Amino acid sequence: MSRKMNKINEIILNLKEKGVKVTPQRVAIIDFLEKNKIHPTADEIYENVSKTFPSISLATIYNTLEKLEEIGAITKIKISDENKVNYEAILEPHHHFYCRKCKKIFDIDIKCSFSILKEVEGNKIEEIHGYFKGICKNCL
Amino acid sequence: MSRKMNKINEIILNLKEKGVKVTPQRVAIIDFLEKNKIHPTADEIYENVSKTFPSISLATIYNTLEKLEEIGAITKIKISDENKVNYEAILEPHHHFYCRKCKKIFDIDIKCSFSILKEVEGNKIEEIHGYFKGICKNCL
DNA sequence: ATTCCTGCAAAGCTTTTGCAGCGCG
DNA sequence: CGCGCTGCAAAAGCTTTGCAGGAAT
Repeated sequence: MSRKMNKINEIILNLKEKGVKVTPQRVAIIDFLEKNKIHPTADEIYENVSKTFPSISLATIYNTLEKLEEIGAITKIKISDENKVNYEAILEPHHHFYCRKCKKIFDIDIKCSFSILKEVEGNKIEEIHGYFKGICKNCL
Repeated sequence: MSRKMNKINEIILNLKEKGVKVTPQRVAIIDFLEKNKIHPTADEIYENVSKTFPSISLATIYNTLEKLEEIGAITKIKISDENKVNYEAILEPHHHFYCRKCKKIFDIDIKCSFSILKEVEGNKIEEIHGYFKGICKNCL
């Protein structure tokens, strides 16, 4: 069994533990997020999951994404120039690169010097978010 | 003449140079942003500038904010939990702290180890954005 | 005269909410 | 049976666009 399967099963187990029902639609959404690391928007998820679930509703997508975020299985990314929210299933802290030309989001594997901080100027830190904006290597 | 006045005049001069007309409404918006470092939303700017310009339209606020962003006088901040865009007139690179309780945004004066980077993993960096999320000292 | 700006209204988009029906335990 | 989920439709909320009138050069 691959690590990917383990990851998906982990999320499903987590859902069950939290008393959130595991429906086929939800599994399809989790599956899509895990297998396509493209930081999709709710609408992109909808378009794709619709292929296997033609009757699925956008409301169900949002509903599921909300549950998944609540249990900490996914993260919202708000860096797009267009007022859109992107989602990802990667939990390990990391940075992003946003290309203002192709509008794509890339994961950046770089060590942040702030990651050890627990507080800053008296404020309690729970999350650290960082991203670079510019032109990606494909667009250069 | 204070530094604040100089800053506002700088922006106005910049507008003129770029061929963007300097109207009383626009000056009022710039003035508000410069004198109230509260990272307001478009609507908050509207509410406040309305006090001096009762007839101003929200469309004019957005129009002006767009021009100001184009000439690089202001920056959009997209870190709010509520899908809102905040604005600030501070240009020097810095970080933010977002309190998930009071929803306020604070400026954080901290040195980022990435600020010297010009590229990362082959991608050309133009901007670096970082913020912390948690509970601010006032809410603790 | 031309060009740009204002302000009103309408439209656009993403996201949220309400609700009837369904399914699983 | 009860509870939660789905999906449709409508609503909500922020932002953008179209357009007529107006100001400035």
